[in-house]
Amino acid sequence: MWKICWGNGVPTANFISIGQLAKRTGVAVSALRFYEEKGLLNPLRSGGNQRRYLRSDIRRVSFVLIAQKLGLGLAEIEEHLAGLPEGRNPTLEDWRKISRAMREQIDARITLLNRTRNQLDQCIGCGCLSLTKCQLYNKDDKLGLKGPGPRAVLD
Amino acid sequence: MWKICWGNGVPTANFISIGQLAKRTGVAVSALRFYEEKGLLNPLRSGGNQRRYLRSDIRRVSFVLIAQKLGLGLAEIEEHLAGLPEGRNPTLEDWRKISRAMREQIDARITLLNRTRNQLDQCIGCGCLSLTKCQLYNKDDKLGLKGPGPRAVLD
DNA sequence: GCTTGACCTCAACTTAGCTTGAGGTTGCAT
DNA sequence: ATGCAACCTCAAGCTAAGTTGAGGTCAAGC
Repeated sequence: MWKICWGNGVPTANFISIGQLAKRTGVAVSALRFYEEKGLLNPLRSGGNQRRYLRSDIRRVSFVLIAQKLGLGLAEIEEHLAGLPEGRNPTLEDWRKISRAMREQIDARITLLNRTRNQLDQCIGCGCLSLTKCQLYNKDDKLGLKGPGPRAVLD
Repeated sequence: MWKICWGNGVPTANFISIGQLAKRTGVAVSALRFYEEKGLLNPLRSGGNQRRYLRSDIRRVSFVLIAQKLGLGLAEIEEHLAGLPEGRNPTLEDWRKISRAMREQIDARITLLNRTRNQLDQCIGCGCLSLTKCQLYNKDDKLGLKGPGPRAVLD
């Protein structure tokens, strides 16, 4: 049986339990376990099989929340997080890099939203709210139909 | 057994079948039945229990598609549509009214998205991506927790 | 009158993002 | 050494927005 205190003397205080992570992020314990299942978190385990998180995981979870707020799905978020180093705390530059990539996605989303709204204005204004004429229904603007299940919001 | 041709002589041609509505809107037949279940459509029935839609339901479905694209859920969309008259074709003014109301929701959404993105920029820039300091986590900005189930995107 | 495609209902399944509950274990304080 | 909260796993359930399939009916052309 081993405890979470490695040879190089990393103090136990650097690790936090799932309950503490939950308190600091406002995310439910069950959700944190769910995120792990989805590959968003990779905590270590204590001798008794309890999850032990790095302090930087608080930031990681924060990032997940922000990204969700911006409309990204967990799978997309995981792709972004994959750019971060495993095990060690990410540097500021690491974070900047992935947030730059994300910014582009967000900008595209905002642009699309703006455009759609403007078209709505036009269509309602001119009374053409019908499929045959309305610009809103150009094929390249349609929602992607990738198999069953719910469609992505704001695709 | 009666057919859909009322005493006042409304021509049958004014009504369309579910298959035709599906073709004109690009929405699957199963989805149209689902929308009905959710109260978004209220078709009449033929003598043989088949759905008969008003021509204006094409526009109604178009509106649903646009609103979805703008990030609204079916329940929200239904609330908007509740402002339309039952049975008769809505006028242009009817449509303008509800789309104005919707525009406000959309604008709010875009504003929130923009603000969140800008805060992300700041937070990443200054390295403060942590719950205690970061503006992104002011309480009034948090996702609402209304019971179980998935949280609304961009709430 | 018969066939065929479009339609009907109802139940079960899908994905995303979780929560809830049952039944059992850990870890820390006294 | 004991008690209790916090932890563990695994299974089932929830909502949204639909799809898929089984088993049966309707309507229209030949």
